[in-house]
Amino acid sequence: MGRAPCCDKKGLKKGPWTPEEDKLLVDYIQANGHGSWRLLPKLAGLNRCGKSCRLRWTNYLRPDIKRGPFTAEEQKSIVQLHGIVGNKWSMIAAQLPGRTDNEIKNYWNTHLKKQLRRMGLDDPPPGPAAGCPAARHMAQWETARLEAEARLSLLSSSGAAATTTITAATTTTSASSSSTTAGPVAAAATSPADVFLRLWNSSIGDSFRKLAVVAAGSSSPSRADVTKDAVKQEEEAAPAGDDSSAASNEVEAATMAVDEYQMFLDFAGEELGLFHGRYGGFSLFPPVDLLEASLETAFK
DNA sequence: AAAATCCTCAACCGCGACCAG
DNA sequence: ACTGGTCGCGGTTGAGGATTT
Repeated sequence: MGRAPCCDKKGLKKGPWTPEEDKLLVDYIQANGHGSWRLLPKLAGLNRCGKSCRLRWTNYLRPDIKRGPFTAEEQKSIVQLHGIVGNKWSMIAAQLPGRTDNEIKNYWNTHLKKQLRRMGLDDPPPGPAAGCPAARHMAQWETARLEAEARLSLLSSSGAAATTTITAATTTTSASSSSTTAGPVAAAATSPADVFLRLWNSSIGDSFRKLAVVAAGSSSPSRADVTKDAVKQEEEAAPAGDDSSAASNEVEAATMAVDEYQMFLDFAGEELGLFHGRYGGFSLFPPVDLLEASLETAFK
């Protein structure tokens, strides 16, 4: 009959929390931090198991929790992120400040799932690897956009003209898609490109890279891994405030970016069937030669 | 007005990951 | 390398409020 309980539940209270219990928990954590959840109930004078205390704190009592209904932007973000990472509620919650994984999970199961079903996306599967073409297509679009925008973010500090060219191209195309915003995350950042760089470096980006490895079906370093390393190198190659080598680094970074851009297009086109053909065929980005020409202009 | 049904969401459960010894 | 303890995550449940019959 399953595994033994996580803790000795003899005599421990279960079910809804009372205001008194909430106060005990909040007072204790605010004064001492939560420390060991296992020991916390005894120290705080609560007749609950540590797990229950942790859940109550993280899902309800934490001071930074945002209350109230989900905004349209939040809804859109959840749908988009779910398409990318699937039921990884904690990852999705990490991109929605003030929202808990439990809240998002509940909202998905009670609202968004139904909405998408009504829209003809019948019970959308987690992640882009399976399911109906429409949902998969949307998810692939988002993963592609994340990576592309991360690159543009890196370029933005070194080549404004090139960035503008590419951004214009991507936004023009995205006008035909419903997924054009980064949600509340974007509002908190200095520029949209920064948002995507942060996303790319977060668990979301990591999830995409893992997915890409699976899609490539190879034990050798995948293109996604190669580009990840290259992004790291780009970041290390251009430390903040280093003006003396900035110019050469900019050119080098831009050259690398063009190579990666080509790699990405190759990968997306060959491995995922994105952009051209498999799911209807459309072009997200300008041809690479056009990008190179833009970069040359920018650095002359 | 009462019963039945539906819906929401806080809370629980079990599993896997991680870490220290 | 192994083991036990702890934590975090995702799936599921069920109480209670809302809506319908």
